[in-house]
Amino acid sequence: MATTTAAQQRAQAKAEYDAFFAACPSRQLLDRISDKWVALILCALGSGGPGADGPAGPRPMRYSELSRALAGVSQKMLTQTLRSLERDGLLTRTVTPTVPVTVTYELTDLGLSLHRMVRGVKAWAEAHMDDVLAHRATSEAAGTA
Amino acid sequence: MATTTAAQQRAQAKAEYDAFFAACPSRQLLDRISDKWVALILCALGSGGPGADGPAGPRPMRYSELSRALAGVSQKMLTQTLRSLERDGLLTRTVTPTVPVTVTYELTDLGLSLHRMVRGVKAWAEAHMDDVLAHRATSEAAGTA
DNA sequence: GGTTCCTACTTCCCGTCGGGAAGTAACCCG
DNA sequence: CGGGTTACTTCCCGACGGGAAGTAGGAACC
Repeated sequence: MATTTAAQQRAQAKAEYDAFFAACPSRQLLDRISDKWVALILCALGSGGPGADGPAGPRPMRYSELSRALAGVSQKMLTQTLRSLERDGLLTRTVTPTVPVTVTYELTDLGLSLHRMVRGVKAWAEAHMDDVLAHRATSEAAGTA
Repeated sequence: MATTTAAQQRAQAKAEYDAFFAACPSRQLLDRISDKWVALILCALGSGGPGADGPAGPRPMRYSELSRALAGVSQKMLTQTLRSLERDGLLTRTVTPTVPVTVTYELTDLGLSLHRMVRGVKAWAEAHMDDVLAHRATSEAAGTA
């Protein structure tokens, strides 16, 4: 019998995804999810909008609601980012033909699993803001000499 | 005695950093660390280069070593990203005046703490690559109709 | 029946950012 | 004095993102 089946080869290939290689698809994926707006969208959808990071669970949000939550995002970027996240299966887009059409976005299980990672990064940024600001101040002072 | 000391006020202010606000400094910090090259540099320095994600500990790396590890990075971007990470106190830059000058970069404790977060995101990208590719394939097939 | 309003985009223009490649500084070797 | 090494820096240009205005399609008001 062959020592490597197709399934085994696939499993091995899967284990070999390495974002350090430029040509690896996981590099492109990392590039896509390493994005300010992606992080904020995931955080918003994954924790029930801004101001409720902790216990509030994930919930679907409307386009306009996301637009408000992610202060400063352009409509173009929001639409574009949401579409690419939908394409990658991280969230679902649902159009409800109400009076003015309503579009809701909701994280999939896959998106939810990434949300857990990204939330950590956002929390880190907020938690260590002071450390970073302090270091910038000292290094600027040192450079001023 | 006053019910709020200066330390308490600072702790409260710290708790109020919220990357959902456009003007919050943590938004800029999130933007900076939500970057492909930042993630890869942190992963490289935090886990002893590519191909050794797990047990291999953090270690200092030279500029040329990083350049090789992060396949596809331009020298300009590498220098620029390293400088901004240094400025933010995430890593240290050490110039050794050897024959050809040697520059080594090493994560600080702050950088190491972020590395733990970012490593999770990189690992997620590599682990869920198949799911994403599969979803892209099906959504493309659906859109072809 | 015309105007206004609503949501969720799409399009256009333009400034900024990133990639590629070539040039630079300092220093040793032959 | 030319060649080679490391670690950048500079220049050019194409691609990306922000801002603002335009679009569709129906309801509601006058």
